[in-house]
Amino acid sequence: MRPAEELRYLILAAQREGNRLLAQSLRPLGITPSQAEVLRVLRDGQPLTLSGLGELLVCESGNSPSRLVDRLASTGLVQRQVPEHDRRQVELSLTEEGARVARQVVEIEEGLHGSIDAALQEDDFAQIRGFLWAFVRDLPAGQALARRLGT
Amino acid sequence: MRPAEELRYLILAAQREGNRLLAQSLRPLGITPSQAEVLRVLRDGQPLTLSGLGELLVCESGNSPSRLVDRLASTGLVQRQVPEHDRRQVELSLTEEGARVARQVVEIEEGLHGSIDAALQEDDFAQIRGFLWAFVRDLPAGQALARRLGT
DNA sequence: TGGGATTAGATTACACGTCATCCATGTCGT
DNA sequence: ACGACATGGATGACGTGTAATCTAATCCCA
Repeated sequence: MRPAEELRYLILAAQREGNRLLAQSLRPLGITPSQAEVLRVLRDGQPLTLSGLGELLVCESGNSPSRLVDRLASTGLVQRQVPEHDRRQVELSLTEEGARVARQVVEIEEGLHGSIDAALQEDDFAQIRGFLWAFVRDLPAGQALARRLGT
Repeated sequence: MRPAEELRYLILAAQREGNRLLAQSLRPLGITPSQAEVLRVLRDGQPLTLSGLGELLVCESGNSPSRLVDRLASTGLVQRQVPEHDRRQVELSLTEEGARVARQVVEIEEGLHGSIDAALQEDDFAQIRGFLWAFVRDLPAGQALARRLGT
């Protein structure tokens, strides 16, 4: 199998398994990894409009994350508010409960990242990072991530 | 953002965008990336039972890919046959049309891999590969990939 | 000021991915 | 031979991911 193909499947496998692990850790909170990303983004950038949020999400890149937010709103973690000045928009913010859950998300991710960091050599990181950024830089999901880092 | 977190999102972004690109290239064939993986696996290992197939798939790791195969069967790319000796099993094989599409899949992937390979330094690959394998080796998706390589 | 773009979201449709559960079929021990 | 157990798949439920279409609110400019 040529390198590119092996890499493609390795990235697929890593993403799937990472997501599965995170999903398990998050299950006690009753939220999914995607929902956790929303809480995290909202936590350090409140308030955001729906499309503003969309521009910062790596998951659900591109389209407006209405549905994702729907569920968070229906479980009372996120509030929507239509601003006076433009009734097309929706302003999103965490509820008190949402903020509480977001803090727990941070803790859980802390744990996960700790174990990844441990397995990660210093110079491995530089190269992996370089390669992945080169691939992703000009694509929506990469730009979302770049915006997150830039803030 | 700590390295582990950046890496996590980079892998997510790379997987998403890679999948999106592949999906676009495959659209003319009327199949999705997951379906393409099934055709590929079947192509070099016919016939396979459903669970045998499942053990070789990186996508859909773990559970039996009944539904994935359902769609391929309903579009006439894959045949199911219940063997005499054990009527619980289902033996899968490509139809003629399926084999034809599988060949086209190989060509399309060829193109994609070419452009990835071009962007990939020799020693980058070794390190990225090492890191991802370390993460994935003991998890279902990684083992599926290992089985694919081993054959 | 009126009317055609543009914009922000919502909605629909389809295919995954995941987990849990169910059912038919085989297997095996006694 | 029979009954517990194991195995191979199918199915249901839920939440994404993606693209396409729809609607209402706002902009803009002639």
